[in-house]
Amino acid sequence: MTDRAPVPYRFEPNATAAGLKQAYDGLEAGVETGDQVTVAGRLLLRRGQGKLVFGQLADATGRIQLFAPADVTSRFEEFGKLSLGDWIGVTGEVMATRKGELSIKVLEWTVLAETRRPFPDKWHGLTDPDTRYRQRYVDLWVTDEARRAFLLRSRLVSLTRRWLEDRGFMEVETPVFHPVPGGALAKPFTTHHNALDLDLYLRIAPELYLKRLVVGGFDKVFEIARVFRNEGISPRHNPEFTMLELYQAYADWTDIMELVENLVAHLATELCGSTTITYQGRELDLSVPWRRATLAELIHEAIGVTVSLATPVDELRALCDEHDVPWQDHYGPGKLILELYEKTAEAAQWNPVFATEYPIEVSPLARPHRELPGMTERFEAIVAGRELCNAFSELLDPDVQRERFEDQVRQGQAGDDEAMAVDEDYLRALDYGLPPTGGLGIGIDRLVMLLADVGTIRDVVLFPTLRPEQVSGAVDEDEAVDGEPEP
RNA sequence: GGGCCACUAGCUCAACUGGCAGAGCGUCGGACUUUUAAUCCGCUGGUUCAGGGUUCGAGUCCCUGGUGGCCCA
Repeated sequence: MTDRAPVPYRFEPNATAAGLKQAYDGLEAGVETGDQVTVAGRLLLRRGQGKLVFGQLADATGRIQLFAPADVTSRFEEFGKLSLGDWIGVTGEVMATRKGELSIKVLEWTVLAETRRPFPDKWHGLTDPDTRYRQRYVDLWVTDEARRAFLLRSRLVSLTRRWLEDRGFMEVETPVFHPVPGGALAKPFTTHHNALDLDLYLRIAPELYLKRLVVGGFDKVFEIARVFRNEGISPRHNPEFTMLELYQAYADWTDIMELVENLVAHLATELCGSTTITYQGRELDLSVPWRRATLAELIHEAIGVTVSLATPVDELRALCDEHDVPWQDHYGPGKLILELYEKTAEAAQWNPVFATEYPIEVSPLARPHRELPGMTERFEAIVAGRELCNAFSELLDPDVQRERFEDQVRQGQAGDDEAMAVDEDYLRALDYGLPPTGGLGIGIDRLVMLLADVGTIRDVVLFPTLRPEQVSGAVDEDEAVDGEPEP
């Protein structure tokens, strides 16, 4: 079909569904206002009634009814033949039907785009998750919760920016291509720059660049950074996701704790109307202040055993075995304690808790605790049983940082494929002096999941990573080369 | 990577222990000037994910593969 009706190059609506519903709230049944408006959107419902047609037009803001009597609507016969899913622009009079439904009495209308594929069932919508994610452009029309979650995400990011800027933070952009992957414990994606003949890594975290900027004198910086981790896909993991990282000079981890709880409480209030929200059917209290508890305390609560860095490794291994926590020979006491905590205590939390006092062994970028040997001033916020953020007083000393990097390299050689490498330029930056600094990384996707009350990251990522679809008509190269010839 | 489950019309789903592949919505045609998933009449719609096997007969049972979901690592 190449003979399609011409559509205009531009169109100028002057009203939206939501705007009209607000402006004409309470309009009495049967009233015709005489006010003319122009709206545009997709026709999602149509009911023929002989010489009268009802429709429902959806735009970015919501839906509004169209009321089209034969003696008023231009090209009435054609109007009744529109397909569900067609984009149209409508000029008409604001009115309320006898049943009181706010409607636009259609005078003039024009097709803005035809759909040549049928829309999903108007009542059931799309339920197959695969189809929903692959054809998000359809999903957004027929799945209200999906549209709602992405609107919330957009507002959340916008509110976060404003909140940070109001506190003197400056938004920056740092490289996505990293010659040395760093800033987190994760497997990177690799790529290659042809002109430089250089292997590069997609960033797993912006951390080391942001701290370079603090060295450079930008003392309060943040980045809303897409990061990439070459890991499995699950309801809580997408290979590319978004982290908010921020660094504040002259601050320590306690300042960052206050910042996190206040930011999240602010977002909950703005987006959900309260710091008490419902997540997956259960009440969640995000009000400030959040509880603080050490890893050891949380482990004790979960399994009734007191552990510390002084606990003999054999005992820690036995505890791991007892609770089905896998461990490897190269794990020291710090790593064993962390694994024990993550597998036994983390999921048991519900209301927010700052889990504090992480061992140096598992925190290669965090500053040693000012009082506790072997520990760092690092914390994670656990909300609804999951890590929401990771933060610490930043490690400043270049010599200590080099030792930590080298220790990471040893862990890598021992088989840990998430271990860090030595970043010489970062060490050089530290040589120039990083002032006392507090830093934070917070998973935006997980925060949106929490406040939008959705259970899978795929419902807050517009186009989640999927295996490529076999598109009909595409040639399967393996078949073409190796397959048997057609008879 | 392992276990379990799913895949049937454009969409949502049926088809008892193996026995003529069906319904609703949508599309298309018709009736209807206040509908709200409108209603009524009629028509249309299929590589049952793919390939192989068992069988007189496979959507159903078996094998291999694909894609997805959930759980685990």
